[in-house]
Amino acid sequence: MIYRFASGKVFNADAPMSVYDAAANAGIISREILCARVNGEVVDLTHIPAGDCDVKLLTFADPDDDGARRTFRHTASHILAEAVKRLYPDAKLTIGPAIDDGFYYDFDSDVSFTPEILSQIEAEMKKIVKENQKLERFTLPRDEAKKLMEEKGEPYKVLLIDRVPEGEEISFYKMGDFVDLCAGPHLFATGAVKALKLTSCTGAYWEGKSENKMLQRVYGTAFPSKTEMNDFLAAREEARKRDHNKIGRELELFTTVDEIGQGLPILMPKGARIIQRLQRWIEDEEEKRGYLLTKTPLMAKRELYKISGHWDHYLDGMFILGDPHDESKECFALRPMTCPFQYQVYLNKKRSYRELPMRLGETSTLFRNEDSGEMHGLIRVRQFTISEGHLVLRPDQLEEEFRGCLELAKYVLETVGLLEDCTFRFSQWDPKRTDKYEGTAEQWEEAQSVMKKILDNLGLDYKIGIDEAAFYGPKLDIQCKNVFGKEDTIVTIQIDMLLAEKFGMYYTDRDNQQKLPYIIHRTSLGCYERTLALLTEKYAGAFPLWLANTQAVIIPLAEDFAPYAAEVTEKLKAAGIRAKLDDRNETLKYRIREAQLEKIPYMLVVGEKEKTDGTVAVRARKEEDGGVMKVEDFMAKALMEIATKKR
RNA sequence: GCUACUGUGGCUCAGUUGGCAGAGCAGCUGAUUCGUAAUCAGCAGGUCGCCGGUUCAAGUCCGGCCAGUAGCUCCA
Repeated sequence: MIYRFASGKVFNADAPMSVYDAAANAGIISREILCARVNGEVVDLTHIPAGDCDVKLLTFADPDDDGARRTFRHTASHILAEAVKRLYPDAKLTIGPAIDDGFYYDFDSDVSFTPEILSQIEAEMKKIVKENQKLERFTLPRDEAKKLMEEKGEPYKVLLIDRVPEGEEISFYKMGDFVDLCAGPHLFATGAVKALKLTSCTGAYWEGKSENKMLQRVYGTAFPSKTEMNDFLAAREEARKRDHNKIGRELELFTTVDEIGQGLPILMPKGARIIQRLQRWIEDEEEKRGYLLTKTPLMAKRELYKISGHWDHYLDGMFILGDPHDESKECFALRPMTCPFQYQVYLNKKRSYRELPMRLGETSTLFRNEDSGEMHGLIRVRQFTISEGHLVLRPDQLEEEFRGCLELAKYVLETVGLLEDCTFRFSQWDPKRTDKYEGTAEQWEEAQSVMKKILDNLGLDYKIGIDEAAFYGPKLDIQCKNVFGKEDTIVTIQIDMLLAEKFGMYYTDRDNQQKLPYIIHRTSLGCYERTLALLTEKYAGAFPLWLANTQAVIIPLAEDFAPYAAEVTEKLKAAGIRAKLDDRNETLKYRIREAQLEKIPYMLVVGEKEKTDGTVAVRARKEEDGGVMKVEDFMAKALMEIATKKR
């Protein structure tokens, strides 16, 4: 039997043996190897392959393969489960997978796991590590498996077994006295988990369905060494210091007021200006690309949303003005989307194929009545403004226009610096949930296959998201993570083959036939509040020069130099640089410190020498000592940075 | 909406078993005129998120509401 190792080594065994034994015989085993990928599947080192196989030995540190990291943390989740069962035998086990940077386990327990209890559980886990329990895999026929879990009083595990088809074998892992239903794979023994920490306990629904019971989810992380874990925890702390919800308030970009309400942030002068700069830039950029700017109403009568389908699919998400169920009276709703409003521009008169593509853009404020637990700083709010747009197209224009939308989105994300943090998601419908989606299966298949073709032709690296589509069509979502690692959509480009018909948006084609166009719904820089939030986190509040509110502060060393400082300030302002004079009666150190904390890009100190030479002593917020420069030279440098939107 | 936690001057936080609300920073006033992240002194600032309850007495205990945080569910 042949074991072909990824390293190139080939081991020929007389009889089948475990991956571990084969690797040991081949002389390539080491302590770092935690599990293996056999013919692509991650398995225990004790796994005995059925026949000739390709074997990749996996280590925790492997940069290209997280198989070992996940296995390691999955074992940690079993250690957690064993610890919980030791301390709280009545807690019911459910599931406990590894996640990107750790693991969790969901329990059904009457005792709520407070921070103190978590540290007791953590201490128990460390004992289990010290005991170095072996993890032993065994399988049972389905019925016996079910019986075992019933005996152990684990109703959730019984439910899980019920889903396995009749006649299949079910695997378990035993460590000490603890047995858990589990597909594996796992480590050899618990001793390898040298560093672990429980990070939080929250609620989570059984099976992820909000109609089900809420369980207690314990999150943790684990590493092969304390050093690695401490580095990870420190890096995470560091990232959280950039939380826009904290520094955005400190820097006075925004605030919230109880009386105004949840999800309704106040943009303060500094935040409002940055958003205005982004909006002006986007509107100009879109105009260059043939977009027509519109301004449409922020609310409409119920009848409009009935046509669009929002009334049926989105009623809970809308702010309604009036009684939605009293048909005898007028009822309005604040708009949750721009689509049906912007379509009216197209519908204004009869359209010819010659007018297509028609690209409509709008800096559009929307209102969505999110559930109270959904809000987060500026990332998820109830009123927000997006760089909205709809493109009405002939079918033959779809691919090119889609590409144009994507190019625009990539260009603006690249310019602000977020593209490198983005991933692409092809959001599709779920054929099983027809209640959520409009249109027929044929229409969806067509829209999705067209989109797939376009994305593949563009060579875009994307993931597929099932049941992530809009109710009227599939989307390409550009996703960006916040400092907590939570992903949100920053830009979306959607293909809609349904709404044009609902609104009767025909055009007269070359052959004088009335035809239905395709519509692309898209944003170029998404929601401005969200974008500001992500930029704040990206730059820790130190925005690129072209976005910064104050671009340079001029600090005279003492009163005598204030007139010269004022003169420099006026020169910079005249050149279009946002300069501010700080001639307060404070020490230089103090004013420098304040400017640093305000993240002002340039601090220009002027004293006797500078006054005599017509120069400024430049301090950049990052490099600190920028040397002494002629005022004109500094202006030229700054203006160049602004013009090129340097990051 | 659900689970858990949190709410004390603008900000960061003290406040023991219920017993007269405290500090630092910021602010104001004065002095200091300074070479790259906090000069010194004085002053002022709080119905302890809101409403109700227990108590001789509530920042502290109990209930409801509001808001915030993380996660779940939902979503740009």
